[in-house]
Amino acid sequence: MPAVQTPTLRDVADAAGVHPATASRALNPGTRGLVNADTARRVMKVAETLGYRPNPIARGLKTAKSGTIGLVLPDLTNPMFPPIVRGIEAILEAAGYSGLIVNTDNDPHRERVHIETLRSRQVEGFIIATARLEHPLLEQLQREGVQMVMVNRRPEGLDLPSITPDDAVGVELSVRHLAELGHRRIVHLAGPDNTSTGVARARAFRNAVRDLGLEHDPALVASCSHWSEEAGAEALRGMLDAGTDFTAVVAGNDLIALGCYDVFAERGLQCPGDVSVVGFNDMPFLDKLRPPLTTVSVPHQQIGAEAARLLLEAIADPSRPARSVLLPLTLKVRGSTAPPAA
Amino acid sequence: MPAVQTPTLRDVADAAGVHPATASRALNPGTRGLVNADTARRVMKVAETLGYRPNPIARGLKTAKSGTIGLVLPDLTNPMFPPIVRGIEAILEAAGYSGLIVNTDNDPHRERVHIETLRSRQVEGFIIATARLEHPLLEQLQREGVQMVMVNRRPEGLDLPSITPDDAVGVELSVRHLAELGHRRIVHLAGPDNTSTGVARARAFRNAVRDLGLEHDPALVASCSHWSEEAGAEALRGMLDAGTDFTAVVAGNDLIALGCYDVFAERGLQCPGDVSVVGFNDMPFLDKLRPPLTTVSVPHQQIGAEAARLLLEAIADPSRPARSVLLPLTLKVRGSTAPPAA
DNA sequence: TCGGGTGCTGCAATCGAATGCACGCACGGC
DNA sequence: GCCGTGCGTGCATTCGATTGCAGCACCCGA
Repeated sequence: MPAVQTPTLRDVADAAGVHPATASRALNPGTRGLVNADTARRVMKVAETLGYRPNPIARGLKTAKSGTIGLVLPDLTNPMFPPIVRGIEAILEAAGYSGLIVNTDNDPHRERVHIETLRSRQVEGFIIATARLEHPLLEQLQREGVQMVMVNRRPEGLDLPSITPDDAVGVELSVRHLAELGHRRIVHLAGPDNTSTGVARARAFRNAVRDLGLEHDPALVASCSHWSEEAGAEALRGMLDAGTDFTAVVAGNDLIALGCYDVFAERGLQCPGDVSVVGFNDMPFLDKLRPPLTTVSVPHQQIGAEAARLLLEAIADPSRPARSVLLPLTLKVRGSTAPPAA
Repeated sequence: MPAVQTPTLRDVADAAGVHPATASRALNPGTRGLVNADTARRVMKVAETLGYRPNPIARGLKTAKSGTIGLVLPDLTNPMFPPIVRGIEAILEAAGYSGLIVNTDNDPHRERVHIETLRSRQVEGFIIATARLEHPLLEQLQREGVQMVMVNRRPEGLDLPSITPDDAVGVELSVRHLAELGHRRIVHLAGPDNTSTGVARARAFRNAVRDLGLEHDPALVASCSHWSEEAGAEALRGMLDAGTDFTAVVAGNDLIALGCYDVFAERGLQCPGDVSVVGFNDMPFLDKLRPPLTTVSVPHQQIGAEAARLLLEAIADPSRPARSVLLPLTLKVRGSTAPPAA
């Protein structure tokens, strides 16, 4: 059993012939100035050759910092999130932090429990992607001075830093694209109206329709109960069953748009011949669909990276005021949109 | 600044009128028997009302256990991994553990650095999904007594516990399905031949072809350089350019199959009219493709869960011998397979 | 020559929980 | 009535790194 114990600060200090305290100071860039330059060099060299790695647990105990961040997601298997996570981790990693991921499945109870657990693990802050409009838990955290950054969604009434796509611009790009193709009666299958994103996109839709002088008819807007294919399909079926007349659909997100594809197949509708569809998010493999889905492309990785940066800033200087970022979007025109049938 | 410090073991002990040591014992199921049942109850009640949460950092310092596991993945944005991760986290969570995820991008250097970092964070074990065939790093870890479980891939020559889909069965299901449809000349676009999965599936393909009495021609097998659409497309183009004659393709995985779709579009081939294709993995949204992809369905979440269970077992009892699990697979027949054109 | 810096290093306490050891007390047996 | 036994509890140390404070040596100016 060779099992070479990883060297501790003591070992380094002994090998360098100094006191552990001195070794500690020499090894930490912030305090290195306190020790003689030669000594510092010597300690660092010894640490290097011994392969010394500070034990973050011990350090965390004293400094009350864990070097970890909590990532609170609804569901990692939603293809929107992995790129965000990668963006986050890229930044955290460079700063010596790690991210702890939890999935809430949008269940407030699970969310509460998970956040509690993460707090007991001494995370230094949260990146949260689950904001419902009502969010007492977040308010409470904020009151307790917990650092957090919202991604992708934004709670109302709370002054929290957030990184979100510019929903209004995205929706407007979609509507304008359809209007330019000649569509006049456009449906919006909105996201759940208890999510900030759902409401924001629906509002943007109404504005765009008005600004572009298209027909605006409340019957052309429906809310889906979830951000899912099933909910999207259900909403579209309701619309068709009600006999609503339209030639294009702006879906709240890509999954809702995929639900529309299912309904088209059920009802024998051609896309884009009979109906055009635009999604939102540009999740992977949409170009492989038939037809390839026209959608709003969101820079997910960049969103994650910005969020991580913001959080690290906030941790470094908690007094700095909250800042929010809206990221610009682009429309990816593919095969699911075409001029309406004459 | 109310900022109520979270209570420590001391606070609980004081409030309960006992020594911290007693409180510690009362609160830990393992040592609870050492203290008077009444005292234990009282301490637990006090802990409850104070909202006491043991600080895992402090505990970890003393016990050299961190309650964390390292998850080493090639790339979280590969849709295969999120379900695995969820399966893992479900089990870890129940056991009070958390998972720390890192992405290696299949870069041995990044992998080494990440594993090093995770070790310094005192993870108690690893779940690793990046096994190349050659894997000196894993050997070294094993020698050092680090607990680990492989998922989805399996290194050769190392006696490590692993959870993998039963590749041989999956490939055989695919080949048999095609054979039953009447295909005789079937191509295999294998995964990279430096991955255990790539080799295993290729071997299974050759066996299945032999067992079913189909034509076996070395020209019908090609290895892709990566598990990606581009590599799949490239391999198929090579096959077509060489003038090889075939009516069906068994792809090493779904992405490779998607690459085939791209080539079909380029070359004006109909699927499944001219060529049938079978994928492997059943990643999300394949049913939305045109045609929907026939593929081998892999229980990813279950793979993750099993891996986590195995690792926790190994941590609890390191002397237990390594155990590996092959999970059964099923074929999801969709629209990309049909009898060959007469 | 002596006082006051200054620069560097060591000492010791600390973070929060776990744990080996020892002590105290009650009780039972003789 | 005394001693042994054992249960329950407290004391003190430990994990590894950080940090306030003290001390030492040396230098400079007065």
